[in-house]
Amino acid sequence: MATIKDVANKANLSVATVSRYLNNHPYISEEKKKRIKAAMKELDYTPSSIATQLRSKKGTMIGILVSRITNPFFSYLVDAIEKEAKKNHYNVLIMQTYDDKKAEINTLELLKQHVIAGLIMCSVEGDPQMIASYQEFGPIVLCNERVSGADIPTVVTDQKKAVYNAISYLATKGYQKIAYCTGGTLTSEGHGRNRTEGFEQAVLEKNLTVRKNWIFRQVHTSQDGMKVADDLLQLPKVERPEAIFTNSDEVAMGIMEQMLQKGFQLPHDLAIIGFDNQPSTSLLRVPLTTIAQPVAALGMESTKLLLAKIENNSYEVDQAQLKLTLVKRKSA
Amino acid sequence: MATIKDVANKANLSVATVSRYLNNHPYISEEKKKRIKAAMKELDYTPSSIATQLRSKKGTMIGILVSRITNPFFSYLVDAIEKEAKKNHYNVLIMQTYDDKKAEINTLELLKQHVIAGLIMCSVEGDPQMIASYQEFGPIVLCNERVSGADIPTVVTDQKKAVYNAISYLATKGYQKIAYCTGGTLTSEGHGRNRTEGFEQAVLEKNLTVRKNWIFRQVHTSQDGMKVADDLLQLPKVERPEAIFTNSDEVAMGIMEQMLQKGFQLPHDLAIIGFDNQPSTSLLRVPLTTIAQPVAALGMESTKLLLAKIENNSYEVDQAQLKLTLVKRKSA
DNA sequence: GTGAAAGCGCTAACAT
DNA sequence: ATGTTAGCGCTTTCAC
Repeated sequence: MATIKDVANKANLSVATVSRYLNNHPYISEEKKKRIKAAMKELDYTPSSIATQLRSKKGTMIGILVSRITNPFFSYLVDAIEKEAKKNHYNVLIMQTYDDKKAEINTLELLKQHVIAGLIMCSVEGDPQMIASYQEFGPIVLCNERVSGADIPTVVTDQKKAVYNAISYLATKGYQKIAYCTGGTLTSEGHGRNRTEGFEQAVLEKNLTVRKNWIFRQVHTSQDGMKVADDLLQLPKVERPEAIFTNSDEVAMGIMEQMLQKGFQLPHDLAIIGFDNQPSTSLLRVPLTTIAQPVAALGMESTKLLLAKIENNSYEVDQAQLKLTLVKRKSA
Repeated sequence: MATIKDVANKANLSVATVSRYLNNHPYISEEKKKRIKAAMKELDYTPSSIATQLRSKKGTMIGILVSRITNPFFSYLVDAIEKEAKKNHYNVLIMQTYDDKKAEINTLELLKQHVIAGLIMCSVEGDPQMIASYQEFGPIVLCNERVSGADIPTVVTDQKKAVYNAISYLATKGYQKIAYCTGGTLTSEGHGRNRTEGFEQAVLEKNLTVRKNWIFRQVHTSQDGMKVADDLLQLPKVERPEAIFTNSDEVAMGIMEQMLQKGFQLPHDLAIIGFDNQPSTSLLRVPLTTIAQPVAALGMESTKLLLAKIENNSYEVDQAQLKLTLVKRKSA
């Protein structure tokens, strides 16, 4: 591999001049520019990003942390982030936590190790304080996650309002008995909590009925959804809800599959609302009513914010882009 | 940020000893190990990955190139690769081409710039020779892609056989008139070509009927699929095929959606076979018969092969893991 | 405008 | 077993 030194030799110039050329410094005579360009072409020279970073202390890579990339919400997020990052000449390092705190810490350590110049966290497991402390090593932006008790820049939507609207919609449609699924524990932080607040508010205002055994916690996968359906069907007919709000399309699809399997009619026997508007939810046997998140905007705004921080600029997140919408289809 | 020098000073040792400790060299007295460990903890020291890489010439990051991460096939691939890479203490840089040659070259350049130590290409656009030439800067592995005219390590499945089996299955079921979708141009290289060979072989052997206007090229999205359905429905009833083989579930879903929309019965009016076995294809209004690819194994084997090359070991790909299977459901 | 030279943080001979 | 030293490829004063 050719180095800057080789280029300098071939062009009969000092490495300093070549370096200046590389960084388009002003005041290099046109004639030498040509010589440098020629030498570079001839040697097929490319600067070593590693060396540049060591010397200049400027990274060229940002990290993105998700729980699992196979979740379409996250893959669309990564897509948006990668596009915006590339546009600004940053590369993207991807890390998955699989809900494991250790993996999250490993990712934060990459900041300390100068592997990444900044980090977008689309998933948060650990203690906010501890996460915040890593900002010493590079900017961190929380994307679609919020924490309390620590000061970390955040890009979020109003999930409380969205769920409130969804539940109100159910009420309008005449559904009175509502079941609820959450990925969290119901009391924990994060968007789980926000959604639950929206749910509770709607239940109160619209005078809806909820029972303890209509509340499901820690459900994430379609497997979990099928389990939820089973649990519901265990109940005597009169004690079953008329509708269920789920925290993800996957869960909704699991419930739906199980119900249809057992011969029930949807939404007649159970109305279902999903969350995410994943591709193909429109193609299900019973097209799914679901809440669409502004994924592309979330990714884009997060990236813009992070890059601004890396480059010591300020950036105001455009909240207008960050609206959730209820996509009304057959299932509710 | 503390450096190795700071640690050495604090521990009253030379940087060399500390460096040895970092690389668990043999023969360091236990007593000094303690001192070093203590100093590191006190200073909250983490080695700079950048400096290590510059000096040791050993990268710690591999690149993975896909056309679009939002395609579930690729996100599952990335998932598998990330897991296997992490297990071996490599990080994963992700790049999307969006079918753009330029983006592919940019990715290859990362190899030259020492940003990545190796590259897994799950998508190939450019000239094989040109791609192969980048192997000078680091190993490249083709995952689920094959090229001719250049020598690049490859991890692939037998797509020809899988398609042959799928078409034969259609024949067995009594379908005689078969339409065909490909993402390529029909004559181009890659798995498109292999699948087409399987298709052609089955058509010949089983004496099936194919017409020119039942062949669709360059179809990729569900949008394209809907267009295919429209084209088919333009045809007089007697000139329509009884079944269609598609190159992806997305295309299959597009066709399905459009057909159902227009009031047709599936598979009665048209049998459909997809490709990929994407999650949720089992949950469609008409559950999709499709070919499942061994995604996890593809990712894992590719990664093992690449890492072996990076570390100058040899690795024999386990072909037994790389079998395609026809998942039989309702649509065909 | 251009060059000489000092390092960025680390590793790896070569000594001892 | 441990220290000394010379760089890895690049950027950036400081001279001229």
